[in-house]
Amino acid sequence: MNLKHSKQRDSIKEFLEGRKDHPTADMVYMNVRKTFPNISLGTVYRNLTLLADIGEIARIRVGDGVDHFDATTTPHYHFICKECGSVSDFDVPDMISFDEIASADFKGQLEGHTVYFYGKCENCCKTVLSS
Amino acid sequence: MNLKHSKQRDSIKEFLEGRKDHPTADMVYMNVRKTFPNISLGTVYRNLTLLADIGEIARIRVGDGVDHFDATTTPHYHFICKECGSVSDFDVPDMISFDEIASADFKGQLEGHTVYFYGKCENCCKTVLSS
DNA sequence: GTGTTTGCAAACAATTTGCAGAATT
DNA sequence: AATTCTGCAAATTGTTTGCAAACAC
Repeated sequence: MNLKHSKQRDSIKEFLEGRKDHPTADMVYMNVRKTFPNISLGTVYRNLTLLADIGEIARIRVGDGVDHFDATTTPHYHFICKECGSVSDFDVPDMISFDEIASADFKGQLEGHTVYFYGKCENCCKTVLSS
Repeated sequence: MNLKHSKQRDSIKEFLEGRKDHPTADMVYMNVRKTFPNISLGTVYRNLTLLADIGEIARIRVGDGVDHFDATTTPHYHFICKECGSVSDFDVPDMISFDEIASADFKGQLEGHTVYFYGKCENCCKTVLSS
């Protein structure tokens, strides 16, 4: 089960690295298709799953029913706009002790946590008067 | 768009209220079928969505691709076992100031947050030696 | 050459929806 | 009587998989 090189996979990872908006498989497909017009959605899914499995990218499940992907694998939090559905990074200072506080009297084994902040993003706040 | 009474809906809500394990639509279906053998999965989905929309139950998206439902609508956190997939309530003391700390210099509008703790549940920790 | 990766299409799983009839008000 | 709700089946959406050919090592 050794990895072999593939231009398609490179292109997918490269695309993700150039974005900070956590694209879905479909967005990746749409964009990588500009470079590889014949790439199939199946290949995109396979590679996203593969890259996520080996830890080169992160799969984030925001709760909108679609998987999003992120080239940044270091732990950080996300903000989801209820209006436009956009997913952005959300910086929270001093949140590291979270697990320790929480696991105080937990009888299982706590491995980590995921936090999603939600509300209305900066852009959607501006656009209140339109429509 | 006025609500009308329905035995099926009552039964669904009643079932949820008697559980603390956050069942999926399918689990609800399986169980409510004991009382209403002819109920359809579509009806279960429709009522779960309706109840969630009017705020009588909560839909929780754990990230396993299946929606879970909870009769407890007051905000609380959840723990997801990576081993068996079970979803349980997770009590964390003093976590209220979370949003305020976080929203310090956020330019959008923060409405709330969701936290999922994950790891191995008490039960799965015990069962290490079997298999 | 062996084994991985691809494109394509078919398969899948979870959920939603259209419709005619049944139930509630 | 008017309207909502139900059961059923078909449709949709997001994702996975089987296969033969193409590609990487």
